[in-house]
Amino acid sequence: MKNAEPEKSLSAQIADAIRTAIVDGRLLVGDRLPSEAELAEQHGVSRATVREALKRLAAQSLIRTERGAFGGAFVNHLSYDEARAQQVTTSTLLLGMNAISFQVACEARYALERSCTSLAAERRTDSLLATMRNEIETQSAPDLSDEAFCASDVAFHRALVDCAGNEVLSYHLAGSVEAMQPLMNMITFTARSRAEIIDLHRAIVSGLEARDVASVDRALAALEAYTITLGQSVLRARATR
Amino acid sequence: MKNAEPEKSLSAQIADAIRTAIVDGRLLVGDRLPSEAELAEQHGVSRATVREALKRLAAQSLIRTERGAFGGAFVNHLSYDEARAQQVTTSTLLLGMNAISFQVACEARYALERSCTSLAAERRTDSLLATMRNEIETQSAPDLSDEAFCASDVAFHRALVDCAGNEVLSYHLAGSVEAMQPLMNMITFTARSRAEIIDLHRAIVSGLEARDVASVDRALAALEAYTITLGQSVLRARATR
DNA sequence: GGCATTTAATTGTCTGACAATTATTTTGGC
DNA sequence: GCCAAAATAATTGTCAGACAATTAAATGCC
Repeated sequence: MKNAEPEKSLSAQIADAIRTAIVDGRLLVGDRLPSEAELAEQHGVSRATVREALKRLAAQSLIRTERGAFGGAFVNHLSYDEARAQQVTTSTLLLGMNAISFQVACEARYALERSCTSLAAERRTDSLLATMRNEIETQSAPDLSDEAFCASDVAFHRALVDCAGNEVLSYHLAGSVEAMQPLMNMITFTARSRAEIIDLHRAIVSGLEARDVASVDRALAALEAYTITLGQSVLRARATR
Repeated sequence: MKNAEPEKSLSAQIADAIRTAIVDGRLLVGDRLPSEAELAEQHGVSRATVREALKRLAAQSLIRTERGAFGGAFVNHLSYDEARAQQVTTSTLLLGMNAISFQVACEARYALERSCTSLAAERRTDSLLATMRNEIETQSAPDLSDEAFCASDVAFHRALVDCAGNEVLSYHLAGSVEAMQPLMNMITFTARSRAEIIDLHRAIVSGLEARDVASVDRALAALEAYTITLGQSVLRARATR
């Protein structure tokens, strides 16, 4: 009988063992792992192999390393920013590598984003509303590049999801919104389409201020429909070129 | 003047360079990277350093390696399963490491999950409804362990989000649902609470079958409220022990 | 006590070697 | 000529030992 699994390398096995220890709570945030030399002896491998295992864990932000005496590998505190950055990388690659239609990606993104409207209308703060108005100002500048317009759009939507006042929700939604940015960057925003989008952004802010969930939902639905329209026109332009 | 950034290691720099090349599309799925020896020469470092860089990329599923002649490192096709597994790892750690209240995590999870009800009611298939009924059967077994109950619960909710017929949405939602599992496993499900949950699961299936979005939403809201209640009683039990 | 120096522990990197794996090529038998 | 077996070459996986760089702690001097 042959092994179905293709026999992981030693460095992968050691990385798995340590990862499991961290996820299961046998190693806590801030704990110091044994030194590379000790780990090598414990697992009966060379230091180079241990180092490859540690690099794997570092790539997932599970550990961080410090040099010098009393340095070493420490279980990392995973911050929201690090977690979001990783989620964005993964999601962006997934969208880029799987021939996903713009429409499907957009549908998913707005479906997810609508999940925060009820909480956002309830909890929105003046500070976040001001941030959103500020981004609308930025978007209204006539000489703005497409990239800058997209970046401001992302900032606007991040403020929107932050209105829900739930960090976990913000993490998931920000990841889903940011992962769309490469796809959004394919779109050329004419003055006409920018005006349309900005109008809907204004409607969203007004709706939040008035705690009118239904009007925010309507604006988001309109934004989704309009974005898909823009995406389709890009695809048509490509098909005929 | 001191460098604000703590000077990344060579292996991290090389990993970043290759990662950027992949994300930017200069390296396409299936492309073979130069051999470790060639990369070492190109970057003017030793093979060990290159290997550490490649292990970092492998940990993010960006590349896979094959041994033997004409083997090497290849740009990996990121599948939905790999992407979801990574997202679950990241999200699970985020929830576990940031002293997040059960209530906040639960609120986020159900807010996200509700985002699929409208699409799910529209597109649900008989096959997925059957899967959900099957899991309800499993959950009704009287001698089921708490872990098995939780696992079946996750399978039920995954089928629910799959009903929306949008792979991208399924990826995001499945990640958010699965990341809750460690928290759910802290809860002891009595026969009484299991019955309550199963009733709500039945209501969800009936609602989907009848394409009655509102009733599915109500059932999910009730499930959220009930789950938070269960979580709070666990916390109370801990506080007084 | 305070400051400069030394020391020890630890990660980061290099070098060279050998084992294991695998597609290709060569060889040998018929 | 054809097929199977063996050799070959390319490549990753692992090891051992070395040295450089970094940093906290210990030491010694005043």
